[in-house]
Amino acid sequence: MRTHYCTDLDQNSVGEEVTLAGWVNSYRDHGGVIFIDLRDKSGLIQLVCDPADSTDAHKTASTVRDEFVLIAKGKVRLRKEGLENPRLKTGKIEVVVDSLRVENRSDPLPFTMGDPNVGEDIRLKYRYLDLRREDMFKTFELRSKAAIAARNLLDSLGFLEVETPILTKSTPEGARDYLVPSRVHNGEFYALPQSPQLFKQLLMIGGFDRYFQIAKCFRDEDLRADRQPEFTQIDVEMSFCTQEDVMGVAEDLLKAVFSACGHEIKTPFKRITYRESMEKYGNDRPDLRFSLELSDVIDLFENCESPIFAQIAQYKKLNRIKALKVPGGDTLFSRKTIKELESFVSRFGAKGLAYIQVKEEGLKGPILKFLPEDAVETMKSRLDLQVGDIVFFGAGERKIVWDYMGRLRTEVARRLDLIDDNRFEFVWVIDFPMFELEEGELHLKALHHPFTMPKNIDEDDLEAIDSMAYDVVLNGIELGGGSIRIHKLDIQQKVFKMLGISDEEAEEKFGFLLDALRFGAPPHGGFALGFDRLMMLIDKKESIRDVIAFPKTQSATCLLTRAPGPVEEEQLKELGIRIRKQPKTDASK
RNA sequence: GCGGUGGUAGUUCAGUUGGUUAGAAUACCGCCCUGUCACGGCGGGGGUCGCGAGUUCGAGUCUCGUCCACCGCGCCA
Repeated sequence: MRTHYCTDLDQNSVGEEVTLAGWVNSYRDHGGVIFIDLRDKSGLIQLVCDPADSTDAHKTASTVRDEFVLIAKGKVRLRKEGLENPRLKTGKIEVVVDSLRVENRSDPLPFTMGDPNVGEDIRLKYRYLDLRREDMFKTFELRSKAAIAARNLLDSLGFLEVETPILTKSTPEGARDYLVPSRVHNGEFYALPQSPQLFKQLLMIGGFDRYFQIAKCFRDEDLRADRQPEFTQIDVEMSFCTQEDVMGVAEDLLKAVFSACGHEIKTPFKRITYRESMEKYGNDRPDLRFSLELSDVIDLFENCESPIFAQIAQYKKLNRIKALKVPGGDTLFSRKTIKELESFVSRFGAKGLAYIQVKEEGLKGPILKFLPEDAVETMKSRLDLQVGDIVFFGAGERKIVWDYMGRLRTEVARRLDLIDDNRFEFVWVIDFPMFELEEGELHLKALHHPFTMPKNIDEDDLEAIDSMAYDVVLNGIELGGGSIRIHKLDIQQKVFKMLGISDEEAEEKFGFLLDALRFGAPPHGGFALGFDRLMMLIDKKESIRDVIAFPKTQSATCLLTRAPGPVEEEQLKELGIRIRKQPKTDASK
């Protein structure tokens, strides 16, 4: 239909007879001559419809409105001096139309395309219009390039792309499953995969040696700016490999993807153990674009005269007293700001937020009077306190302290504008504990997943058992992770037992895996990267929805298709399903 | 499930202490205009103030409930 895309044309095309196809970006009708900015995926060019050149084309042009679909034939002409538009890539030329066809009309638009203030809900309802924007096209062009780069890199390393089932059995990633009722087996359900975890392990047992997939995954949990119920991950698994081998492949992969998106990144990435990350940054996904490390000061409170702090300092294993020094913070933070920070951490379980200001005349703060002189001196040197600094303290149960002090660290950095948005700071978090003690002692939970290889399974202290698991973190966001898997039956059985999974339950849920481990399973391991999050970070978008063509709202609906929706009674009958509660009325929709 | 923010014309917004017929820009319709590029000029149409109760002589404005969207918590890699 077309001979060129709009921005294929330039001064060298002058005199050429061309056919262009696209949408009316805008039109300017002067009564005589009519100008139309024609848009296709490449960009804009100005069409000129002059009655002197073609009365028919001019007549047609006068009926044109925004977003009409046009096919225009004409000759490329250099614009006269003074008539160029430097804001257009094709601003030095224009196309004199001799034949114009309105291929399709358009109703007036429900919103102004390109207006950055238009609400996201209306853009999602008419997503196909939103996608016509240049910025959107660029985003998905980038996403496509990244996916292709990933495929090419993995292909070059001998990985085989294999598809795994969408209708499957629940794999226990810990999240809620999306269920699909079975018609053939009334009362039974498929689950959509939370990840292809067990299938990729079976592919290794199947001897494929190296597998990858750009896989859709499903988790029925509440949404966030960086979380959708269905998302895409680059899923990789390999056999006869060490943890180092796997991490090396992940780094090569990220390097290739970033390179395809125009960013050169350095490998290998930094590494930090899980425990060090928790102690220094308060979480297992540290943002290393800024420092502001947390310091341990629990020992300084041992002889503290405040009963609360002293008591906390008694139990060093489960309690923490952490200090966050903000250089220059005393001069930068007003009393109001400090109040706001206190209220900020209280949302995450902090009972208060003690602080010490470093003034010219010495330290100032209510907790000082409880501390022995030598403890204060030690603190000064340990934290290297300078005049103008402020130090915040978090004290209590370690999980809570880590959490709110880690969040405080990020919040402080945000407020002080310490975060360089143009940096990509990768870090591997390694040596995850195998188990997490839940609510007291009895209930062990797998921190990664129950197929992760423990390092020291015979250790008596269950909390001291490490796993061969690793997460890759970018700018404080978990991009992905992986592990070396258990390939020996006895270890897998032991881990299930430790997690409180009975033989019967293990057999029912993972019998096929246990079976497979009996038949010469090779050592293997792998990783998965959240592809949407990755693209969000590379493309510097605020929300994962911006890099997904048809995303869901926070309440997991699709404003475009209005999914989920009711189904015919007949469909339910076939599935053997009866709805107990009436669905809520949709009068508001 | 919880906390916060928002919802007024197709869209983006304004709307004072509760007080006359709810405004602007843009889009839309009509007329005019041969060098604009966010073209311009004149005129016009367009509102269940998210929805439902309540308080009041009177509600866009106050109260309660509810729905939708977004941000976060819980949940979830």
